[in-house]
Amino acid sequence: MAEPTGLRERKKAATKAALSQAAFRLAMEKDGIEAVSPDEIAAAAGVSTRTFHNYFRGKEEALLYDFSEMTRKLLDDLRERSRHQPIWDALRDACISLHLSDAYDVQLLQCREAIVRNSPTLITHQAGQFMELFQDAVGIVAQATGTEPTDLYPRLVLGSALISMKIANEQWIADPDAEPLEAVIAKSFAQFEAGITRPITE
Amino acid sequence: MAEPTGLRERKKAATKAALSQAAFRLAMEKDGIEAVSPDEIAAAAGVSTRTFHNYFRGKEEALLYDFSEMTRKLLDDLRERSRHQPIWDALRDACISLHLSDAYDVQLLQCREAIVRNSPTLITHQAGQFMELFQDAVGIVAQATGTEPTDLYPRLVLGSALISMKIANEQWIADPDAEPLEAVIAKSFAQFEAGITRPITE
DNA sequence: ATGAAATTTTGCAGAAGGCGCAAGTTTTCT
DNA sequence: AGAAAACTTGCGCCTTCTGCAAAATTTCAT
Repeated sequence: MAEPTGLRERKKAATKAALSQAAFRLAMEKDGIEAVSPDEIAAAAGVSTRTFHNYFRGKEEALLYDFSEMTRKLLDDLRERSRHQPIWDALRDACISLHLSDAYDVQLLQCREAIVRNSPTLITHQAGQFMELFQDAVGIVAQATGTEPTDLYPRLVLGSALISMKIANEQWIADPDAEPLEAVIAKSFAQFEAGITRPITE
Repeated sequence: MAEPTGLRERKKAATKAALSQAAFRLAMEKDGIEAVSPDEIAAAAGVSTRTFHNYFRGKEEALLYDFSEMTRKLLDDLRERSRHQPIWDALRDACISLHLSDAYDVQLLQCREAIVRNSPTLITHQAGQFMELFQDAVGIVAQATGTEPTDLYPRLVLGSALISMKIANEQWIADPDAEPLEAVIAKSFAQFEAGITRPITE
């Protein structure tokens, strides 16, 4: 967990974060990512346009960078948990352990959600990142259930878990005061355990 | 269901279909959509490049046009079924009623699947189309379950169904001779009914 | 059938995004 | 300190896509 990485790596990470944050801030100010250009983002982060394109393939990717960081953490955590926990619990607990509600300011998350919801291209890109996450995780789930990644079961399990996570997060962000995030995630996962055809009663 | 539409509309539909098919054929020949340009597609379909862009925002959309047609049919069917059937059954039966395995040649579907799988941008676009489908369908599911589109339950139900459909289709396409498509879909949906945490035994 | 109205197609010009390259700059390592 | 490695930048180029206005096609009323 220590990061005694060299100066170079820290600078790169800082630049990438600065670009991502600049993208977000500008999208917020201009009320939508469409109105923001790579040039602006680069300028706001204090680097050249060319450098922006060295880090991200486009403004969408820049704005969604934090998401891809989260999936990286999720995968690491899941890999570890899958060796000690039943896979379904591992999936749920890995989602919970992201502690989204602690790691980010609530208003920021709501803002981010609004920006993404309002942009078809952002929705699409984010969906694509979910597919990537699916591909990266299906091997873990298959291994944990003693099946192949090409089998039906592990993919249904993983699909359920990812949907569950996405919807629970959205739900909590929409109304953060109703329940703690962990409770929404737990409830969402519980719905899948009980069978989806009947709603579980509180 | 009759289509006494005027000549104009039929021509437009024909052009759109021709473009989509040209995109597919070229992607097949060149082994990937990346190697295909809008110019080529337009030329192959016998229209100008500009016209191509009147119909589709890009080659990805052109290639995935049949998918969007399918979702349109699915939505129509679902709307109808949701008035007479429990929503979960309606979702399952609407998927089955697409009769994907009859409507398209198996080898074609396998080819298509391979093309999409090999292209990150196609995967992303397809995922985006699923999100669109989700948005379009969530109202129907909410209404059918007496809930709001912002509630947890209808979105979990719909998410389950769409994941189920996608994975079942993939599974059948990967090995069409093992079982009929309808059986795979049914099994997939049944897994959700039984609760996802334990695999159902054949 | 005919001419006017509506719609579609097309070419052109140009904006915007993104990439390869090579030179310049910064960090690393000895 | 100085050479090697890695990063940044500017430049030119290519591809994709859009706005616009003219030309072609279809529709519709007479």
